[in-house]
Amino acid sequence: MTFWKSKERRMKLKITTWNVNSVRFRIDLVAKFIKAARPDILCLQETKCIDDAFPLKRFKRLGYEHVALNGQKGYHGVAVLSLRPFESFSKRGFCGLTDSRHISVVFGEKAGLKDPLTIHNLYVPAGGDMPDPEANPKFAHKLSFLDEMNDCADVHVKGRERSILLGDLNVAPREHDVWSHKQLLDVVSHTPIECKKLETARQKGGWIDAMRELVPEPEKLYTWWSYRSPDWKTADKGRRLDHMWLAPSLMDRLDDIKIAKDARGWTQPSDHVPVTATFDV
DNA sequence: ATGGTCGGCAACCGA
Repeated sequence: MTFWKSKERRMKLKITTWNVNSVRFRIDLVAKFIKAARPDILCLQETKCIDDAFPLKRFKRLGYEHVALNGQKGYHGVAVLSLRPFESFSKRGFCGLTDSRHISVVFGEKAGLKDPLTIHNLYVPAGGDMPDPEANPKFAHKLSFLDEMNDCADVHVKGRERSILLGDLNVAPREHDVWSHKQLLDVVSHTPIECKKLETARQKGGWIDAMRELVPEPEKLYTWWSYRSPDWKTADKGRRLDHMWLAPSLMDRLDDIKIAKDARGWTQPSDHVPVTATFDV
C-alpha cells in the first residue's frame, strides 16, 4: 500500500490588464475577450463612467460577481472584476487630485489563496503632446505622478511580498518598447525623463518588469497601436504602455504572459490590447 | 508629409 504524501495544492490564476477606452462602449468586446481568455481577475483602465453607470449586470452574468470600482464621469476610471471573492480594496489619489487612477485589491483565503495577494491597478496620466513640463501642465502632472509612485510606500512591494502592480503606465521605458527609439525620443511616452522616472519608481518599489523578464530585449514588445494609423498592423508602429510588475517572490510562480494583439484588429477596438499573466499559486 | 482617430458628451478635453 502506498501512502501519498499530501501535496501542496496548486492552482492556476490568470490576471489580465486592459485599457478598454470606455467600458460601456466596449462591453461586447470585453465579453468576447472574457469568453476566450477567461481570466480569474480582470483589471480595467479608462472605464470612463461613474460607478453607478458601470455595466455590472453584464459582468455578473459572465461570472464576475466580485467587483471593485473607482470611476468618475467621462474620464479615467479603473476597475477590478473577479471570479473569486476578495478580502478588501482601497483607492488613493495622486498629486493631490481626485482623479480615478488607482485601485488596489487584496485576495486571500476567500479566493483560495494561502498567502494574501495584493494587486494595484494603475492608470498613469498620458501627459499631453509637448514633452516640456514648463509649457505643458499635463506633462508636469505625469512627471509628478511618476515621482509619487517612487515616493509612495502604498504602491511598493515592501510589507506585501506577494503583490502585483499592473495597468496602463503610459510610458514605454525601454529602447525596444517602441517601434523606433530614435524617432520617439521627443515623443511623450518615450522621452528619457519619463523612462528614467518609471524605471526608478519600479526599482524603488521593489518591482520586477515581468514582461521584459520573460521576453528580453532586443525583441520588440508592444501593447498599444495608435488609432491614427489605419494600417496599424502592417506599419506595426506600437509601444509598450501597459505593464505587469511583480514582487520578486512571485516570479517563480509566473507561467507566462500573453499580449492579445488580435484584439487590436477587432471591430471598433480599444487602442490598447489585453495583457494576461498566468500564475501557478 | 508635423497630419492623422478615438469616446464622452454636447464645447472641446483627454488620449
